[in-house]
Amino acid sequence: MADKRVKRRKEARPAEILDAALAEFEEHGFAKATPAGIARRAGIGRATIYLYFDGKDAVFEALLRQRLIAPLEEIGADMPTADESAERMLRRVFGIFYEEVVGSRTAVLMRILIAEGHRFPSIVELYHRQITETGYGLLRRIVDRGIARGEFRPDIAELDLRVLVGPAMMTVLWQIVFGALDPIDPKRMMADHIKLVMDGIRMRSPQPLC
Amino acid sequence: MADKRVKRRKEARPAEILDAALAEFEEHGFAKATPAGIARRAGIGRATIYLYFDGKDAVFEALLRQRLIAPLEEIGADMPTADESAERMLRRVFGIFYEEVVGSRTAVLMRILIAEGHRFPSIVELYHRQITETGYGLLRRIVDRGIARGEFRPDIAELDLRVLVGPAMMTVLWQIVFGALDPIDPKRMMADHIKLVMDGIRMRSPQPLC
DNA sequence: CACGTTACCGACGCCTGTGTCAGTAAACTG
DNA sequence: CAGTTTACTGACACAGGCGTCGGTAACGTG
Repeated sequence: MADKRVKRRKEARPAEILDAALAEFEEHGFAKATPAGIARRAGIGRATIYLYFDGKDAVFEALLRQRLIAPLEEIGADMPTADESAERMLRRVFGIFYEEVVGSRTAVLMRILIAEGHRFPSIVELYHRQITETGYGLLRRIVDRGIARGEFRPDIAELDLRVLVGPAMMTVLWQIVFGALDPIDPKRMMADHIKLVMDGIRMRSPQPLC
Repeated sequence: MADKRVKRRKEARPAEILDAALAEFEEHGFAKATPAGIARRAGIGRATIYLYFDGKDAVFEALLRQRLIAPLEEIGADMPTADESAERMLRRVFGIFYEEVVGSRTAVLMRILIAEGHRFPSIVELYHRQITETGYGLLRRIVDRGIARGEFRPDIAELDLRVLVGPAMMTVLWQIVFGALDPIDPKRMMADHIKLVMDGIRMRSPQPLC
């Protein structure tokens, strides 16, 4: 068996605790998750958690920052405004979204954010700013570009762009609630999502598919 | 002041308790809600709840049946397949959805269902069946009808119809998470939602607006 | 190898929510 | 207006999670 002796790893602990916490939240939800459970998964004693975090709430907050806020920053950063078509850019953004959010364990955190968000106003505010500035801003630039290049119809400019990502949120929600019972195929959903949106905003009369 | 004397009302109690529970859940969320709080709101003693329900979980389960499952049954029931255009029917269904779900206190229950659903598999299963049969079935009939009448493009038949209601779910989700910070105008969102979907599935080349 | 520092731990006490139970009084019966 | 039934109640005991604190042993230093 592995050595029972405890290793001291001051630097690695916080990340280990967050990983364990994600697993714990995944299985029990936030309310039923306990520091004891997190500690067990991390292979450390219960009290050790309190050396690095102020308690369950603080662990959760750190987890959200690490897994929801930070990744969004990256996405916003490395989207080069290369001179590809706006449609292509839009497809790429949706692709990233489905890959990073819908298909991953991130959905667990969204579930908890939905459930407990009102207790963490600072996190919600931060996330909101990230979404509106990074996500929504990105969409806005792509759509404007598409209109300017004659790819999209001009009246699209008036749309609340949140409708464009609606089907993706639907998919996340479905997976969270009914995933165990009747899982969605994200690939299929993404294809239909893109088709609907493109047919809805493209300049020319709709084509069968590509 | 109102008389402090306790009235005995065996028939009215369950409904009163459920109303109080909804208010309690609305304010505290599920985890932090307590039978004591529900009893206080209902103006009854703590133990009385246990005369009618087996505990907090049972109250919640009854509440979901009353407010999520039952209304859906009605919607599915009284949708007459009158000979109006498919587009008009679709607009009516979306209108009902935005009115009944997005703008109402039902959103609170969805929040809790998202958060705690996995602990109530029977409820989730029931809700799933209602949604797929009633909701999805209704959409399917409307879309097929629209295609048959030449209103919608035939390739729409292949779509996963859940993408059509995506933006509405996006709105619900946004209200739940960011509602306090940055509320959406459901009317505006609904208009844009309908515009996007219609432009995406209609037969003719898109028109500016109606 | 001896010593000091400190990462780590499990037992302790506190607190909050939960479900029950024996008692109270409102309604009903004659 | 007695007597019976039963809807209703607050006090109780119990359970489990939470954060702390004194002690233990792993690591660094000479």
